[in-house]
Amino acid sequence: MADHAHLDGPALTRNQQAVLTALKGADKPLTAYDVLGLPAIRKAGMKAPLTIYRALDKLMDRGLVHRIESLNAFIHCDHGPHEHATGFLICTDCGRTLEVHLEACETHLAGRARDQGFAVDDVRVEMTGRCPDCAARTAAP
Amino acid sequence: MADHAHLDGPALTRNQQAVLTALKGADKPLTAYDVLGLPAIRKAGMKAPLTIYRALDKLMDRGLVHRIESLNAFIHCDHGPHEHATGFLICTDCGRTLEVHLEACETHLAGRARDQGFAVDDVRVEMTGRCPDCAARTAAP
DNA sequence: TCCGGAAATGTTATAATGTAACGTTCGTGG
DNA sequence: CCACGAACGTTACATTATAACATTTCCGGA
Repeated sequence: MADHAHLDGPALTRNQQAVLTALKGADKPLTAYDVLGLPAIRKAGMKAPLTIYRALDKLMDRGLVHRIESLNAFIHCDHGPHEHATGFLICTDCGRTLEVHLEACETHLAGRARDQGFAVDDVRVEMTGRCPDCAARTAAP
Repeated sequence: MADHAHLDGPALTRNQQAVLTALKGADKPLTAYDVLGLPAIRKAGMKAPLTIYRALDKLMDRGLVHRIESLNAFIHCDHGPHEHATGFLICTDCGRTLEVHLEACETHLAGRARDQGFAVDDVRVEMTGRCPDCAARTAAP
């Protein structure tokens, strides 16, 4: 039994594994075409956009990858499967993106929705700004 | 002096006014190409995507229009200019989208960001689910 | 009034992102 | 073995967004 702590479906396919590895190796979210352009991906024999999108869809189904809507990009999720909503902190300088958990806030957000009679399925939060490194760099030139 | 309560820049141009009116008249968010396809827009002489995007950009600068990232679509903002973050409730059945204000929650969200050393510029929240009408329809068939 | 510059617009082409359709391959259980 | 479903390959195409550059409009000051 290998290192697939939170995988409960069948094993990842070769394409899925290749895409997941690519996202793990990146220091910021990658678009599908970014992934497609990676040497490791071409070596794995993947050469059409659809191949990438299919792998990404499966990985998202399992919660191993998240989509950042405002970037049209994808990021590896290094947390386990989460019940509560997650948010993303996107640095507009360097592009690096952090995932944050929103246990308490989700209750508040969903509460606001229910006030309107809305049955919420999914909550997405994306925040832009500057990461610690970039904030420091611009603050002290 | 006309009905431009919360406009503090120059008056809207003809194109901007046409696009804003189109979004006001829609019952759900419209993509740029949805707008481009509207008879009223063609009558106004707008016929290229760029024309629409330019008007949308200006309207967003003024806070009169919001972009819904997960739909690649745009919605009229009928609230005044807001300091606090806003969220959107997107019905996956009918597509109608409501705007909600997030005064209290923004503090919490931004707090989470600051915990990570992040300087937040903007907070975007999008929630999918079913609106009151569609929830009722599916609950009681 | 008239000029000059900034902002907005028009026009064409193209980039970037995402899917449809259809046939083939692969793995697995009967 | 073979039948079935999931994944994959391939081509073409749809949708969303922007680049580049010429032209027009608007408005303030000489």
